[in-house]
Amino acid sequence: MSAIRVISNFSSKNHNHTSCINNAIKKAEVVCNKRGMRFTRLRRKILELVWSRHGPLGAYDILDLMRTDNKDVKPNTVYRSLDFLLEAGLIHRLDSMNAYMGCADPIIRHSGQFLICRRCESAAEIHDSSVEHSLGRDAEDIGFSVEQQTIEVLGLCPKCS
Amino acid sequence: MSAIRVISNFSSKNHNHTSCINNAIKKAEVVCNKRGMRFTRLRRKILELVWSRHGPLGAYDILDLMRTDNKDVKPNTVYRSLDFLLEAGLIHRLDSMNAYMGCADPIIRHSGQFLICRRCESAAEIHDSSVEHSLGRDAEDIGFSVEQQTIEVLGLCPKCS
DNA sequence: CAATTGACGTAATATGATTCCATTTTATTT
DNA sequence: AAATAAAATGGAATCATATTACGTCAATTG
Repeated sequence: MSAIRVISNFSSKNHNHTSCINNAIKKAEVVCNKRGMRFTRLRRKILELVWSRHGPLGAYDILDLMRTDNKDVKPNTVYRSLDFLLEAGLIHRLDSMNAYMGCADPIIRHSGQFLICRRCESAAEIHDSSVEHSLGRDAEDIGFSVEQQTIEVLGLCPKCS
Repeated sequence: MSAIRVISNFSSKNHNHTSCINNAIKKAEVVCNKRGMRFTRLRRKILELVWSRHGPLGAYDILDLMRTDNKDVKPNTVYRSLDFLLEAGLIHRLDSMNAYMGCADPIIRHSGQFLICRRCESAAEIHDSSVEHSLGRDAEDIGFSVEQQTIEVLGLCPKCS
């Protein structure tokens, strides 16, 4: 009776990452269209870079990736797009790592719950409603009204442990 | 059947904060003695400053408090003591705020679970074992081995909501 | 097509944290 | 008590992360 839903798992051997990125981009287009948000070339590019790994990526990592082809890019350019993508629910921020990660299920807005491997730095996103509910109940007991939850579990992924 | 334990609540009207700090210092002495750790004057001072609020305090806030009486203090001085206090389990770090908060129950080492008020920036520490267990079970399902949990809930405290 | 709004470019700066090396303090050994 | 070793602290510089202010250009609206 585990209430867990795995939103994006640690990637397996036969994982096709190109289709994985394409999938994310396609969903992003849908989400932005539906909400009248502009999914510009820059934002698309940065979302692609966030999705280049199955784990959190720092803003300055993205900046470096942007700079490959002799074009200089400034931090705020990256942060602006990250902010947009966060607001659109297309990526999550992992506070414990100062890093960002694509969301595989951006249709319904949600705070992410993450299992993060400290060795290979990949991460899985899950949603366990019982965690959310327990914390909600605890908050209620105390008279606290919840707005956002940060749930990040650090450890070792199946491959690394 | 809520498994919640409130470690430090949002402070009430008739809260005696001086005794609250003294209490924390006394516990710190006990903990350090028991483990053969050195609770120096600097570390004590910084723990007192962390306890000056019932909520998270940034490292540079502490730095500013240290500087009051025409004595210059450098960041690494503060960070070193914070690292010591973290390792001793005397304080917690709130990743979502880049801030530090005293732990009212340092005898047993634990990751904290926090309710943080975004308005008055106070925080309560709780421990809901069902949250810990649910996440543990989820991790097990996936084959992930847990080392540390970051649980931080943002919202409004009873007074502010 | 003029006006307005949103997106992006550029530079500077703020905020949080660490590294390296020298000096001082505390504990241990003789 | 003096010599030695280990731990803690001081000082300067630097790294890492993030934001602000301002100008320009492109897209949308009236």
